Amino acid sequence: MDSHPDAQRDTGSRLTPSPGPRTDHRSGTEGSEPDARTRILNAAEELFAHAGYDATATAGIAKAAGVPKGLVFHYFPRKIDLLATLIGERTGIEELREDHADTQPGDPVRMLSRLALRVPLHASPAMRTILFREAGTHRPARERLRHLNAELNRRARFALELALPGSRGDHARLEAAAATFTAVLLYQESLCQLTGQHIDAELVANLIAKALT
Amino acid sequence: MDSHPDAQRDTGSRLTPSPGPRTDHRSGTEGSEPDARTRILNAAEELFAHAGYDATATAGIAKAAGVPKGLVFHYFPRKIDLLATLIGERTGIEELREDHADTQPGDPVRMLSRLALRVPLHASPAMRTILFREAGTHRPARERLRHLNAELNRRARFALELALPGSRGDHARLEAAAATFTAVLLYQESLCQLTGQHIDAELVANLIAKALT
Amino acid sequence: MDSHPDAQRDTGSRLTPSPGPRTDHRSGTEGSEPDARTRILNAAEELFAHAGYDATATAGIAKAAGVPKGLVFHYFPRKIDLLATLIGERTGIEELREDHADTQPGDPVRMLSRLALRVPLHASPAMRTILFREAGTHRPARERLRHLNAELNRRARFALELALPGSRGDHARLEAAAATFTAVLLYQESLCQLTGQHIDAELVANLIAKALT
Amino acid sequence: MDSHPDAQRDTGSRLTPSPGPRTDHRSGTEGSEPDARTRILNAAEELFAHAGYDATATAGIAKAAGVPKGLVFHYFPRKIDLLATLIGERTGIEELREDHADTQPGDPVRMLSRLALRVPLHASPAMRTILFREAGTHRPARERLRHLNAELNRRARFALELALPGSRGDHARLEAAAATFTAVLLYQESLCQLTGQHIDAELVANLIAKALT
DNA sequence: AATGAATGAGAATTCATTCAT
DNA sequence: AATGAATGAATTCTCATTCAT
Repeated sequence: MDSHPDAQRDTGSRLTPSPGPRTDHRSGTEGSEPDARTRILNAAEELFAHAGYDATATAGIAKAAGVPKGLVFHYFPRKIDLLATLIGERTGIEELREDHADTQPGDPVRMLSRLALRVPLHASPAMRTILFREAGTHRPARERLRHLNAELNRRARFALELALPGSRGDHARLEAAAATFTAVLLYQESLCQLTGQHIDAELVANLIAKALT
Repeated sequence: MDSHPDAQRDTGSRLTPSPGPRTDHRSGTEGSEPDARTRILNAAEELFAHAGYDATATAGIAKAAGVPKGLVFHYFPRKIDLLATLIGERTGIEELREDHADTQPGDPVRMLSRLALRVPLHASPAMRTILFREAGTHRPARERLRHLNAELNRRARFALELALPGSRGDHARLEAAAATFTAVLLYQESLCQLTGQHIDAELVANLIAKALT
Repeated sequence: MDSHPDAQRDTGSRLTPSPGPRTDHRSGTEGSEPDARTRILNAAEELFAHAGYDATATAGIAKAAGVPKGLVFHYFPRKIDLLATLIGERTGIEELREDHADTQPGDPVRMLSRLALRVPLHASPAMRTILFREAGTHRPARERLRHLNAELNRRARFALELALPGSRGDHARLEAAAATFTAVLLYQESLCQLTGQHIDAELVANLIAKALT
Repeated sequence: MDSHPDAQRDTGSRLTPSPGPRTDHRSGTEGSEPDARTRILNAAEELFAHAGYDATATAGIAKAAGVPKGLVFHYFPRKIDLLATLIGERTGIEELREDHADTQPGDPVRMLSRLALRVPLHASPAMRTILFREAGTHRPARERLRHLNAELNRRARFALELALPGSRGDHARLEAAAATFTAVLLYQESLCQLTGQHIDAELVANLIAKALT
């Protein structure tokens, strides 16, 4: 009836990983050419990451994707839908599961390290760049980032709380420690990209754990 | 043939605080209307911060500044000059002076705290937003940010080194600690703006000092 | 090579009522859903009447009709065919029959009144709106309107001539009277729609008859 | 401060003749080339009249006016502003003055004739075409037309009332007579254009007056 | 017959920038 | 220095139409 495949004009917040159809971004099954829609998203991802959303022309996206200009509109009636779709489909945030079977009470370092190694954000470096850059001006990006921050923070706090049951030190310190670790995880990449400054999350985990013990 | 007031076509990097003529941004000395050039910069600052450089039209800046469109180009022949000038004039970075008269060996917490209280970046919140957002795509912003990061890092490391002369723990840990504190200082504001997450730098200073002792 | 159902590429003038297949517009015989072609025409009729032919997108018609976009082109290869078909099928003009059995010599008022009550145009209000609006720019509509005007005029003149055999007054006056009555009948609806002005055709019939007697 | 010369985004209803600056449409004083804005309006008037508002491209207007495309936007930020401005500036409706010095009680024919000769609409044939065509879909045109109809009607009624003080016949008949005459005046031109049918307003005035006496 | 992806010409609008005054 | 008309390239978006399935 209505033809627009995507066009979920609700640019709003669809922040759950959206277990929808196309989880296999970047391709049609294996090595073959991905379909047009995927190619468009791939191109948009790359160009947005490189020059920013506003400085990227849809014509450029079409060209990079190897499709006619009109097809971009066919799938994404408004340019902003491209951004919204990228964020909706390519920045999956892994929620904290309730079964903490792998909990290691007393070993905060290991828990933080594990968090550092597996930041619960399923997104390419390009998507991360986009997420951070556009968060300042685009609602969907901001909400996604907010969500991610909350999740990271919850996990860091959880790790520290479990690890330090005695609540040594007041609550505020634990909060600050969790927030710090979260910030490091969040901005590590961005910082490195922008300033060349590298941070070893492993070591930071160590420091923070030590500070609280 | 050309004698534009600004027009330092060298969009390049003029990263020193440039204690030149107009240090009194928002000028006009007291409460009166600032001059046209200043009003234009003020407007640009606000609009760039709000919507980003690319999404801001020069016509919009002129309107917000209450000046005719042509005047913007009179002062800033190219749009990018606006950004360059803002960064050049309104993101002064205070270099580390060599006289460490106020050094307090043995009291890292206090030194870090002081750093946190007086981040050596003389810039309005709007300018910081601009600096971070445009760093990804605009050279001058990136270099400025890089410089700021370096300065913060140097100070943090300096504080920690002075404070912990015995070099307790290896160099890498100290590096990580300094980088972490730097990151917190750098992104604190941005983080709060984007996610609402607040970090208490005092407490972080405390934690980090404790971790290293 | 081609066998489109309609596609009478002769956008030209098929101005006879075309007692062809589908006289039962809005068909489906009774209350059930009309077939796709009819739904498309219904949608086109409504949208053309509301926003005008040029401002109506075929995609919008498809959507309003609840059919896929491609189907519209299946039935009506070119957009203009929609308009031509509507005019051809939905603006039947009832020709003056030659048997004037119901003639009432001497009673012009009654004859004009009857004409007013049964304007020989079988068309919905929407179709009339379309007919008038597009007559200015689309040949088929113009010819249809011209035809309708001619028919109305012929009837009015006929009524007045029959009624006033003595040709009281010159021919020009009778012409003017007929034309006036025709104009009132033609534009009555349009006038009301555009300006809210209502005209009572009965009374006009009366006036005109009186003026000529 | 704001640059757009026109741009009275209030597409709304500015239905008074707007005794503003440019009453001398079509030119800069005498025979010389009119200024750009006027040329654009002239071109728009002609093209809108010929093909309709929707079917006319702004690029075509620019070309016909001999100005670059961008200049059209400079004066009329949105295409609809062209239509609104044309209607606002080029369809002056002459209000009925209160001094009826020239009143001729007892001579309805002459008063109606005079009305026919000097329809109180200062508009070119092209503007009239536009006014009627777009009234169905564009508010400003509709309101203008409504206004014109009201004015014409008021005058016709006034003429008939003054002329026939005895109120011979009931009020409804007089209403119908006025409305009929109004309709003839209004649509005369349109009718002729669309169907070739010509109406002699003089004769109609005669008929109507006679009918009421 | 039915469907919706694909296509590309062109529409309106945007906007940085130039320039005469 | 100040102004706003002028310019035209580029951008987003629209849409009729085609076509493979």
